[in-house]
Amino acid sequence: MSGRMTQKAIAKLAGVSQATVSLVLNGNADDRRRIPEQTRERIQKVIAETGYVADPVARRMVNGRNNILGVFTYEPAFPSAQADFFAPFLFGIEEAAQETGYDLLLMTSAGRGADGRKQIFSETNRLRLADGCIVLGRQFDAEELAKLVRGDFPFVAVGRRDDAGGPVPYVGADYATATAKLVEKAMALGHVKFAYVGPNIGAESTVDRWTGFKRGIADAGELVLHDPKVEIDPEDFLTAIQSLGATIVFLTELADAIPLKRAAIARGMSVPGDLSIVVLGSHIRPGDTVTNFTTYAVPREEMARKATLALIARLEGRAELEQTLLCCEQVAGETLGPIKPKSIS
Amino acid sequence: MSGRMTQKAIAKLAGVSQATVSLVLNGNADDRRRIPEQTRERIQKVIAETGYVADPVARRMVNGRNNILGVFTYEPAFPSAQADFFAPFLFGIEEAAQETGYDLLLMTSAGRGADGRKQIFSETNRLRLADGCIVLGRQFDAEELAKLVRGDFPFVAVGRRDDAGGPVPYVGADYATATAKLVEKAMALGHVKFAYVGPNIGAESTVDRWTGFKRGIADAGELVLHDPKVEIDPEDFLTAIQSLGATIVFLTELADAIPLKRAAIARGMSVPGDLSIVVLGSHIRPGDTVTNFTTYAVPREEMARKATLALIARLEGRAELEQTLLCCEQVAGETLGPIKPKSIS
DNA sequence: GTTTGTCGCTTATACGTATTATCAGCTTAT
DNA sequence: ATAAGCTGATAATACGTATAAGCGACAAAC
Repeated sequence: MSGRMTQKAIAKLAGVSQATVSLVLNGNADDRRRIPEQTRERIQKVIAETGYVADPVARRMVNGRNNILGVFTYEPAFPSAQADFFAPFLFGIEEAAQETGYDLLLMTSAGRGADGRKQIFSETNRLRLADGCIVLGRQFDAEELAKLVRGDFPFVAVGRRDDAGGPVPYVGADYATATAKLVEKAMALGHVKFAYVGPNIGAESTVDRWTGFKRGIADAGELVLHDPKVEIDPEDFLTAIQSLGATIVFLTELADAIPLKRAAIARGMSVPGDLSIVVLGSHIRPGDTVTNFTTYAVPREEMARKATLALIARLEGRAELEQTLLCCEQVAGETLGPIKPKSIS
Repeated sequence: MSGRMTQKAIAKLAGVSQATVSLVLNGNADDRRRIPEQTRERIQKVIAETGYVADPVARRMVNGRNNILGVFTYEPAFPSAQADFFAPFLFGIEEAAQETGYDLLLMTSAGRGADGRKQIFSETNRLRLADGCIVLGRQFDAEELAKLVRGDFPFVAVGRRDDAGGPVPYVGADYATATAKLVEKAMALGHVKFAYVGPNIGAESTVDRWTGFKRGIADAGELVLHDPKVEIDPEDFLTAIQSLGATIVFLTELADAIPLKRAAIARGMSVPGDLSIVVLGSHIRPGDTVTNFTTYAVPREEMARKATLALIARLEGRAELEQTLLCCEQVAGETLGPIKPKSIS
């Protein structure tokens, strides 16, 4: 029992060759039929007694597969600040992996580049232990993504990604449509003058929100103020939109919406009576805030689940590169209301 | 560029042998000095151009190490019901792994035994891909644990575990002391007649709570009612303790404490005026409930962190088998108060 | 009595890397 | 002149498994 059990050791104990042990364990029906009951039982008995389990590493060397999915996150996945963002993704991945019999390799250690960011391609990269990988993160490295696209290592991104020298396989959320729908809802309630808080360039999800917003207001709406910052000064901002006559604010960050609403109420305004506030699917856990903001729910768990299944389908040759956008469910909330006739005056 | 890059391919491109490529990459100072600058540069150039990265599988075959820690949970780690239980552990593990340059292999798929439970030792077990493993779960399989102890695969349990044919390495929480402290606090406030809800056999943490409780009341307290069930009927239970004169209830489950308190208040009792309620470190996220129950905080993240570091120390030969208990911080809460003199009459 | 076939295995090889041993060609010491 | 040493590599091997190819013994077919 000293040292690790190998097929060779089993073979010696059972008085056969290593190959025979392997055949008993993995041979196809034909092979197995050629080994008589007696021998097979003798070998099985030794295996049971020693508790031998095939070394997955050696196995992987031979057949090139081992039912492991790599999970790479561009930001550390767990530290509490990020946890609420990543957790639903991980849940979805885990669920899909469990159903399909895959294990997960979390690349927590990944090497860092000159800029201090985690990077997929580094010297100590253990990604290739996995059969394929799922890539997550707010901000991807364009060059690395291009390298992945060029290479032959199967992967799927969670979240829509622009082409990177070729189409990127992904399962994302349809921010654009969800945002456009909110705009339409607002316009149906009489809103015309919109304010928008949040960047309109950068990550794809950011751009998609903006795109949907622009599409929504194209016909009859008007963007009177756009602040591309995050962490706005609520007081200054309120003053600005009041003077510009905006009746509704769209924000990409919940973190901006909360103080904004507080400041508005402090000024004696009612929400949504005097000002409607809409959050664009920021990552909110139900019950996190006192206010139920009008927004849409990004189906993060489902995205990750579908992405994982898509990757597996590809690994098993059952599907080609896939690009999917999932619908975001509208959350009515209590911060979007009809425009007040008098506030127009 | 077709197929995977190997050292052999690099060697061909650079006009050298595979061994030379390997030497350039990993050779010690002596070896490397024997390869002239020119050749080394030529090889490095090819490596850079092709983006070659050594196959961690093959590497592992040779040197038997690959900086991966297995994580095995006896219950599925993510499905929402379990998520709040496991998440802090995973956070702690991830944090420690990241600091030390290890990746994590989540054994989500692990085979199931005849009883449907996940099991470490199964045919498809990929644990050995890792250098060692961390074992988590409410209820361990005694036989598997014994097998682990017997075997030569390094592991650490999160949570105290009884001997299993030998000492089990663990980092756990000191439930006994924390519980005893709560009892002392209660007795200092005049409580004498205690009720206890929750099992006193089974998992180690359960036993430890009970042990601490018994130790606490040994001197001057009296256990007037013990209900080993979970999911008690609050009405029946309240009636029972009122007739028996208990002034305080210890519960192992938050899920039992909430309806109990509600029922008590519905009967016109005040908590903790007429009845004190103490929860024994159930897994509670601050803010999960309206009531701040008196309890103690199980340092789950820290347990997992320490367990991970202990495992790594063992892997790297820097430490021996370790058994550590961490203190639980007392949470004052608002459901433990002094006994009412009149309620004694 | 030679061929053909089947049974029950074993031998050999491949996977990609790390590492040790070896080797040819040349230089220096004796 | 010959041994010894150095330089710059290469060949060989091991890791544990899967699998194709092979092989001796015996039986059945022609």
